[in-house]
This record gives sequence, C-alpha cells and structure tokens, in this order.
Amino acid sequence: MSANSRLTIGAHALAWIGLYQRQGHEVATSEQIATSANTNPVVIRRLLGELRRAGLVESRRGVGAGWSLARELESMTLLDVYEAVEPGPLFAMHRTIPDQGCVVGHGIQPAMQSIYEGIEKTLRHELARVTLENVLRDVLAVPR
Amino acid sequence: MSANSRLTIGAHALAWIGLYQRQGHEVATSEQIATSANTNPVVIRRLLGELRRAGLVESRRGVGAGWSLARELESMTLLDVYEAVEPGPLFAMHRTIPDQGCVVGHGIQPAMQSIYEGIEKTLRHELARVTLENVLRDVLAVPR
DNA sequence: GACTGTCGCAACAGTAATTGTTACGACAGG
DNA sequence: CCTGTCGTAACAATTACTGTTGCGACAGTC
Repeated sequence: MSANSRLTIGAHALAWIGLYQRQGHEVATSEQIATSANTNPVVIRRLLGELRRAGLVESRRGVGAGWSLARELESMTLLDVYEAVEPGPLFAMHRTIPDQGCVVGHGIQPAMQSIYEGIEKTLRHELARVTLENVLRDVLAVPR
Repeated sequence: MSANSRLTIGAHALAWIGLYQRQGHEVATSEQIATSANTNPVVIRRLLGELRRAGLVESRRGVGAGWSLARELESMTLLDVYEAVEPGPLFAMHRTIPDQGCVVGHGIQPAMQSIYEGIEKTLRHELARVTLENVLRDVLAVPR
C-alpha cells in the first residue's frame, strides 16, 4: 500500500482552522489540531509548514501565536493541498535503469512516462474540482 | 514519494513476454525478464505470481519451464495489472482514529472517504483505457 | 533412476519513507 | 523577565518495498 495520509491530514487541518475561525477565533494552535487529528503537534507543524510555503496558511509566533488561513476555504482545492504535501509522482519508474540493450528495456520508461503523465493530469483535474469549502461542508453534514 | 514501481514492472514483464512470444518462443523465464528489468529473478517471480492469480499469465514448471500470457495483450489493461499488484487505496486515512468528540474529527473520515472513492473511480477508468497492446506498441515506437 | 533447469516460497538483510517523540532556541507580547 | 507557541533538528519506531540466498518441488531428458 503506497498510501499517504498527508492529503487527509492536510484537509483535516485546514477544515479545522476554517471552522475555528468561523467560530470567532483568530488563530488555531498546532496542539488543538493535533488533538483533533489524534497525533503529535510537531507532525501538524511540519505539515502546516508545507501548506504555508504553498500560501495556504499563515503562522504567528510569540504569545497568542498560532495558525490562520491565508485565503478563503472556497479558493483552496485538494489539488493545492496535494501539490503542497506530495513531493513525487503517483507511479514510479524502475529503481534501476532497465537493460538499454533490450528493446523493451529501452522503450518502457518513455512509454510509461507518457501514459502516467496523462493519468496524473486527470487526477489533478479531479482534485481541483473539490474545494476545501466542499470538504468542510461534507464534514459538517456527517450525522453524529 | 509514495511511488510504487510495481505497475511499471508489471507492464514491463507483460510486454516482454508478449514480444518474446511473438518472436516464436513458447515461454519466458524469470531470469530473462529480470535481466531486461535489471532486477532479481525472485522479484519478477513474486510479481508474476500476483499476475497469475489475476489470470493474466500462466507458469510451467520442470524443464523448459517459464511464463506465458494467459490472454492476448489486447484484452489486458493497466487496470488489470494495477488491481493485481496494488493492494490498498490510493490515499489513506489517518493512522489513528481522530477525536470523535470533535466535529471535524468525527466527520473528516466519511467525508474524505467518499471524495477519494470518486477519484479512484476516475483513476480506474483511465487505467482501463490503456491496453498492454497499447503499451507494447508505444515501447516499440520509441526511437533508439 | 539420476540429472538438469526453473518455479515456489520462506527467511532475512538493506534501504527508504513516514510518523512519533523529545529537546531547545526564537519570537512576541505581558 | 516570564510565558506560550512556533521552528527545527535529532533520533527512535514502524512499515513497506526490494534485493538476496537457500532449498524443495516439479517435469522433462538422458
């Protein structure tokens, strides 16, 4: 299973901050988010650090420090989060270079590369269709 | 990078066997395929074992043993390979259960689950559009 | 019946990525 | 100066994947 929970945690954190701010609070702390996500504050800080680099959140230091959204939830999509937290491509090539003397070994990487590019493009398109506002709405719509 | 090279290696092996059989050979050995893919024969056997379970290839034992296609390359798609070699979902949930007392912690998993299902469905559709025959053609079309 | 080549499979080491945890300095306000 | 939080480094724990070795099972040939 190649599964990464980073996109999930990223969406969780953004939805949490968004909801918290709508309840009138200025900033959310990594500890609060970590409690909700049931993990360690440092894990959240690392992840939010990547989201900050992508321009999705901002952080303040000092007393009354914490995290806040840099944009409205409506203007963020899962693609923004995905690109911020997922470094590599979806599918990888061989870890070693295939035998270039073999016809298949020589042609397989360019062939798969171009196929994968098309698939990733579709994936990105799908991720871009879901805003974080959509996510928060779905979250709040879950019956308790 | 969550990237798995299994789909790539699987496509490589199938294309290799397919081409080899078109050149008049009955079966291909794991060692030949491993040489082309620049890896260990056991890795290939493990992977082909999964493809056999999925009904894509067959294996013979004894002298003159090896692997052969169970179906035409035209009737196999990357989705068949993907389902045979990729066990888990594309995106994972939290590794621990989020705080169920929190509104976001409670609703995030069902919400993301349904979003991810839609995305995976699209991914499968894309993978199903590419046959192994397409892959082999692309491989042979790469200039040397 | 022995010999040979290959698969089937278990076991283990090596590598890499992710996550969890601790620690401590930096910062900003009271 | 004190406090609370971020920023970041360092390290352990866990997990997954890959590479490797070893050996038995099998099927054909001599």
